Amino acid sequence: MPDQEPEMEIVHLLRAVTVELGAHSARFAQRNGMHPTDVRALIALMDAARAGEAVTAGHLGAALGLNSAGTTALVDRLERAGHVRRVRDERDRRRVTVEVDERAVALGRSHFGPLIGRAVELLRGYDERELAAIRGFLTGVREAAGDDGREPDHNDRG
Amino acid sequence: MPDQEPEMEIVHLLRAVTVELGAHSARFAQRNGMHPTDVRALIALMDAARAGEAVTAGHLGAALGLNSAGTTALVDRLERAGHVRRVRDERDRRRVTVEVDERAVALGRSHFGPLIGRAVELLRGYDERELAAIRGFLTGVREAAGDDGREPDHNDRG
DNA sequence: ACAAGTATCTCGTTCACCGAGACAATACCG
DNA sequence: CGGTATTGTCTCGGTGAACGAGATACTTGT
Repeated sequence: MPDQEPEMEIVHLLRAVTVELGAHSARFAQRNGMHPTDVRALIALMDAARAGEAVTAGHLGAALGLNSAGTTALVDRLERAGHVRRVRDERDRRRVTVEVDERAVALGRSHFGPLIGRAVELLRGYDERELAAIRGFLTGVREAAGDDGREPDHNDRG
Repeated sequence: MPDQEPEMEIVHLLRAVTVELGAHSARFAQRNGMHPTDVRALIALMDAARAGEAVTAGHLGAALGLNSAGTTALVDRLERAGHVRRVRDERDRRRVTVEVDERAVALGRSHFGPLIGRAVELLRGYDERELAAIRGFLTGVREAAGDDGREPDHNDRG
């Protein structure tokens, strides 16, 4: 067990954080009669809304790795629960854009708000250099997790 | 949109990291014909193995939030794929302990190894104070995500 | 107007997970 | 020791998310 390196403590800690955050989302899902996928969908939709982008059914499905049938079922479910609305795009009437309902946003805020607030509070306790370290580490890990299967296999992509 | 606070950048970054890490695990799962739950199970088993603890079928199911039927199905699947072995506990023969196969560990290492290696490499670039900041932030978030349903919703967990 | 292309939805199937309960082994109690 | 309660796992039947294939609706190019 080559776990001597002190850096491993933080690596395990990061993994523990992702597990806890996953469990936190799962609880939100279960409390509101949703599935993990539905929560992921709402988050993706809110991210897009924040960026000012409209999301079509197809985009949403692609972002979540679902096929068209699964995407339709997902949007049906969310719409039935009143979390999103289907809006036919008037420019291209084949398209259906999916918009989050305000109440779903509020619901999400009421669940994730305290956690986010706590995180912001924690971050306020650090100076610029410390913040840069946190930012740098997270950015590096995100990139490393994204470059995946680039090295391990011989597969040359793109 | 109260997103002015600069701390929010890091909060979104952390969320992006968890998304990427989730996608990374999902890719591992898919490449090896497994489901997300199977990967979570293997990780839980390896964590327990590292801590020197034996894991029974029941423990595993509880850790993953599955009922007994689902747990049996999970262990069946993992055993069929050769990732784990069922071992009857000789002390208490009602119990079935689940042991990870060495090849599953090796498989996991080959997938997650590069990512872990990159994280360790990143961490080596920081001094003690920066490491303490990273550790402190992650620990705080983990705890905040764990204290959940204590304040936020009206719903008192059962 | 017609063919080709694109976006979504419908249909039938598969499989993870659930609830209920069966079965096996142990612990408690006289 | 025998009997009953308890505990841990597995079996059975059912529900629903997601899949593959193909139908349907709209747009674009000629």
